[in-house]
Amino acid sequence: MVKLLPAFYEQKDVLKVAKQLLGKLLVTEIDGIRTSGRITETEAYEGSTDKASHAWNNRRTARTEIIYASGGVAYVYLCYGIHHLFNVVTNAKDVPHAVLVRGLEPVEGIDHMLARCGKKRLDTTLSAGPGSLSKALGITTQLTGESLLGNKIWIEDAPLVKPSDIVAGTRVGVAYAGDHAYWPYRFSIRGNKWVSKGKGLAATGY
DNA sequence: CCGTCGATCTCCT
DNA sequence: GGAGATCGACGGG
Repeated sequence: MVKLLPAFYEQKDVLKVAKQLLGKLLVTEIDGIRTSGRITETEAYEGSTDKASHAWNNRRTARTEIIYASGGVAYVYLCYGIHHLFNVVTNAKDVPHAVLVRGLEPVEGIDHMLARCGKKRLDTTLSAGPGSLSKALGITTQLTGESLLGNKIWIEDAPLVKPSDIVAGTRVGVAYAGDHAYWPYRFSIRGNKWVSKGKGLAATGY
């Protein structure tokens, strides 16, 4: 019921925010339709010092400019020309940190979510995976730059997931980032079936 | 169950 | 021109 506030999003430690977002309720209200789900999986992107981040080396483009905003806005971008991926912008203005939401357990408006995805049965393909959950919640690039304190998309508070129930791993699909691809910046709720099937890189002995 | 492939936008070379 | 923070369809085992 209570929306997360700027103080939450403006925290300096993006890893902490990524872990604290687990269990929270991501809500959209698009064209009068409210849909929501519990966040089950996140990935932290640590801005200018993270080769996997779109803002690596302080790179700025029209698309990524919004990552440099103060925490508490949406960064939605088109991946592979098809999928809309939703990120939470964090930290202070000009510190381009963000958290990618990769998995969601459906809570409200499940019939509407199924309709948006052209599905008849509820299963994990509805919202386990960053592209899938965006489609289910009606999130598109039109929402990029949208405040998370507004009335289109926001996140509601919920109890923290216990550290012992959080699984850390490597991020998915970022092999191009070299050694940074091995950073344990992916977090999920232990044993939750609404976590994406994507596999990070195997840990190495380095 | 698994591997392959196409979709087709943004950014980089 | 090529690759990417992905997904679903399709074919083979």
